[in-house]
Amino acid sequence: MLQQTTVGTVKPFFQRFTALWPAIEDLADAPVDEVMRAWAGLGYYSRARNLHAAARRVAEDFGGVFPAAEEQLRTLPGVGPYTAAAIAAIAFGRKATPVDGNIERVMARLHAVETPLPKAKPELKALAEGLTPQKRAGDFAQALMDLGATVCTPKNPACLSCPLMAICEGRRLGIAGTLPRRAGKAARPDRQGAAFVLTADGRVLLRRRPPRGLLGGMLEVPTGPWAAGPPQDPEGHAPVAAAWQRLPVRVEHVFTHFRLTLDVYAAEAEACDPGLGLWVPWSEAAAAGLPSVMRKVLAAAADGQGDGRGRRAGRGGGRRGR
DNA sequence: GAGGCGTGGAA
DNA sequence: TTTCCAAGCCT
Repeated sequence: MLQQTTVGTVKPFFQRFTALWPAIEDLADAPVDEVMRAWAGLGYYSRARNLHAAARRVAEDFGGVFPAAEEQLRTLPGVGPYTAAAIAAIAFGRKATPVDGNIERVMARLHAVETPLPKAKPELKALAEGLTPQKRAGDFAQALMDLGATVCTPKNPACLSCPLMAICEGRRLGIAGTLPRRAGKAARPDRQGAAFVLTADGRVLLRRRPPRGLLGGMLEVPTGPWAAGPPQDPEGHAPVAAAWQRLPVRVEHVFTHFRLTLDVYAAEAEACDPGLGLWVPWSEAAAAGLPSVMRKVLAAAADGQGDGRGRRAGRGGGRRGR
């Protein structure tokens, strides 16, 4: 869960997960759709599928006993170099050196490494390995990560509070705050599309997305293609022909590699045709487990229905947690 | 090796 | 508002 995700964001998800599935066998026995539902809103959904698959592998191939060696941990789906080392060191007290973004930053500054990431990764890892003590490697790693998260921060590092100030090459050279250097990132393009909120008998039509790719395996409100420029023939991509009404709201959402703007169309069907997908009562849509972008669509539809009355003002449209 | 893959908080 | 980026992994 913590892969590319902050502790504050993860915390409630972690607590729900461990309450639902306290033991590895519980998670292994759970239907994958329920795991995806509990993950909804956390992002990077392949992690959920991988976590579930990893639980099954531990239950079946390792007799329910979690492996402790990095090499074996690496064979679990979703477990890469960082996670394998973190589990070995933190959970099992092995000598291992997990290197996350924090530790990369601390190492780059401490040793004034000016090589840009990701090329500098091997060097930064070697530097961290050289500092790893024989005992309590897990505590050492967590100490470095906490130092990076609270003192040696990406911007405006608090060097005056840093226990390593006296030996930090980056600080001595006056470049600590500019490290690590990074290769330039591609700009985030804009995409647009149309979402179709079809209701019938107090229910809303949802579909499950294909297991891989963007929002893989998650529920969605039906949408047309997401492409550059305004949607072409939006109603031609609607799940059914109907009296689609474009709502005076627009949903905006930022993904890892593009920015999305959705027009929202609404229509009322006469009956819940099961051939179209899942018909979920409005009151249960939140609990059904929707990615954030799809929750925004439903919130916008709920806002936009009310004849232009209601909260929302101007661009950006309705927004509401839940 | 480079790009796909969510979301939210902070500056 | 925009940018950065977080306990990365997979293809």
